[in-house]
Amino acid sequence: MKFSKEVAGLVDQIPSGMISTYGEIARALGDVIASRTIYATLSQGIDGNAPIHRVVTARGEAAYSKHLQVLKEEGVPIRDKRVRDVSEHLFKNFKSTRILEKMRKEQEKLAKKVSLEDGFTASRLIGGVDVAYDGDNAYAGCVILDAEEMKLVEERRLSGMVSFPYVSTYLSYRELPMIKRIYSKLKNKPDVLMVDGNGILHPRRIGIASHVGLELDTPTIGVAKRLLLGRLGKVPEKIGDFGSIIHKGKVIGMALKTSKSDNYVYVSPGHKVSMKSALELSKKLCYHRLPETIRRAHRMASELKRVRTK
DNA sequence: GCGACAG
DNA sequence: ATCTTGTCGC
Repeated sequence: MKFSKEVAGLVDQIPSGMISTYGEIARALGDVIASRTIYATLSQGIDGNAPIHRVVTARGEAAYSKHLQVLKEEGVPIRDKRVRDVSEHLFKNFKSTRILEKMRKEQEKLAKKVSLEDGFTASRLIGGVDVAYDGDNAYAGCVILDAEEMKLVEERRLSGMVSFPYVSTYLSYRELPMIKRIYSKLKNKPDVLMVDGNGILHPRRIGIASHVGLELDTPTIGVAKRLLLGRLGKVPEKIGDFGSIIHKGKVIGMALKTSKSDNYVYVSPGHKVSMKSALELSKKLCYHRLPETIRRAHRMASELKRVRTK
């Protein structure tokens, strides 16, 4: 399954004289949230001769003025450098595998299996994973630390290709394959693994950290640098303070102040870890803005990318 | 202009 | 995430 092929297959269905929008293509795949990803995918170019000029924004704007000229020749009315009436010529009857809908259903099914109880006996070996990118090339870094002595126990790095793009709330479908591969290389499996991204702080309560935890059947914690959803309850004042992230009346994560700025770190349980433990372990490892595990994994991934890119 | 959604 | 020089602040 290559995402861009999936998109090309949809664009190919738009007949001459008709148009579609980034949002409509995303809807055809099963979630309008992917509209910006569709825009990015088409901008980067897709294999084949799909008529990408027939895909415009919801307001009728084309990526290139050249595209408007072609649309005009195909009989689509243009005015003020825009498609005059988007809905009038909008093609909607896509035949689609609805891949995002399938993924969402899978997430909903998996979310029921997430455990928010501590499922570890020791919490000495803490892991961190992160992935850097150069187009479809991925570079993963993984580090295992002894949290008692703050000593490095193991480091792994791995490069590979990814076939699925970044789509907000579907991040695990991009990164999980690489994370599984690098985890399998570890000689020292961590008591708890920290993942760059959210755990249950997710619309379906199954962010990448939860998905990874279920897939590897291991305790995980999600640590994100930006808030995906929800609102902050009490504002953290001092370093070490934290405030709840509330969504639909539930506490689904914690905003932890780890530096002088208001760039909180958003911590949430992934799988087999309680909210309390997720927060405590994250705090314990924060000598800088990010927990040391995530910080080092991030540096490893970036460094691997740097040497491989040159 | 509003709203804004991890990596 | 990535694109990216010098600049600001601790």
